[in-house]
Amino acid sequence: MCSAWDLSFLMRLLAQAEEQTRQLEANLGDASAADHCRSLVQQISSALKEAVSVARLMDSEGPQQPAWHGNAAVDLPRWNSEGLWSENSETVLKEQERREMCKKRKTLPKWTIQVQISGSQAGGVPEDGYSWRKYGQKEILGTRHRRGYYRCTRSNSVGCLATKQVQRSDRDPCVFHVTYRGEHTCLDNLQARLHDEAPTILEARHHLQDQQLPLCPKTSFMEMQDHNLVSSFSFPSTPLSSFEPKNQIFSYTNPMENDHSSSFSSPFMSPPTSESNYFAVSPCQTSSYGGGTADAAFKPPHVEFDPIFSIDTSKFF
DNA sequence: CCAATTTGACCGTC
DNA sequence: GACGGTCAAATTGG
Repeated sequence: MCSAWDLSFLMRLLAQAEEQTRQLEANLGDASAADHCRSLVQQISSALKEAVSVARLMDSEGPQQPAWHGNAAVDLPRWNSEGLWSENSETVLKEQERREMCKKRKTLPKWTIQVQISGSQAGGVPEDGYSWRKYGQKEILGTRHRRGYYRCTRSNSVGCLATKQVQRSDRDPCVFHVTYRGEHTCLDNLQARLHDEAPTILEARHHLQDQQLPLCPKTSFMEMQDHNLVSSFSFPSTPLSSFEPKNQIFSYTNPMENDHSSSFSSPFMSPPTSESNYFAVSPCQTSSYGGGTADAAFKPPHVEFDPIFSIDTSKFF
């Protein structure tokens, strides 16, 4: 799928590479900065490889309109037997639209991350830079904490279908399992962010099937934490309200593809702290509709993979 | 007054 | 029927 996210991600990667190149140029004459230069070269190389991967993916998939846009134009209003618009048909249509929307939502890509917030924010909910409106919360079987349901605040005005579910972890109250569904179609929101030189949100994605990055196996989020692995990908950012993610894990599901070899990784924002940021790519089980919990995404039966290239973002911007 | 949140009810899926 | 997800009326807060 060629989405605003792909494009946004690509632009960030290129901007990042550009900035790193600038830094490299600035440090070229300084013999004492040789190590730093070498590091920059590696980072630029990684960013460019990543950009190529995303560009290839976008090229292979071609431009696409979100499915719900196409359908919306085809859906015709219902008229009563006298050829007049009736209150009843309006209700029927509304109900139909609701069902359609439900179906569309189910076909939207879905991915889960784990976000660990700092102790001082333990009572809050992780921020991700987007504006969400809570539309429900529910007790989920087998979990101690209620799951919160959020949708983009622009869902009404722009028809943005992005939703997310936030579930506090039973094991660690500082950890949230955040399941995103659908991408933000409220582009002005994204573009506004792109104009901010210091990005505050850094979700982006690509698919593993096209990824040319080295991979290393991992088994679980907690295990990764225990091993204190090096940050796999991160971006700099300005402080974003109260969000200080220490660890973020991804699993991605695209129900349209039904192909577990495809997944995505995403750079996330990196607040100016000394802590490392983690994220991992993990093929998500797609059978979770109606039965699974967010936790399922983190206990896959198969080995997961981490892209291991790293970018030291503390030197950027 | 408007926007966001809460909460019980409803619906679809398994 | 149980469960997860969503709706929408009521409530709250700025």
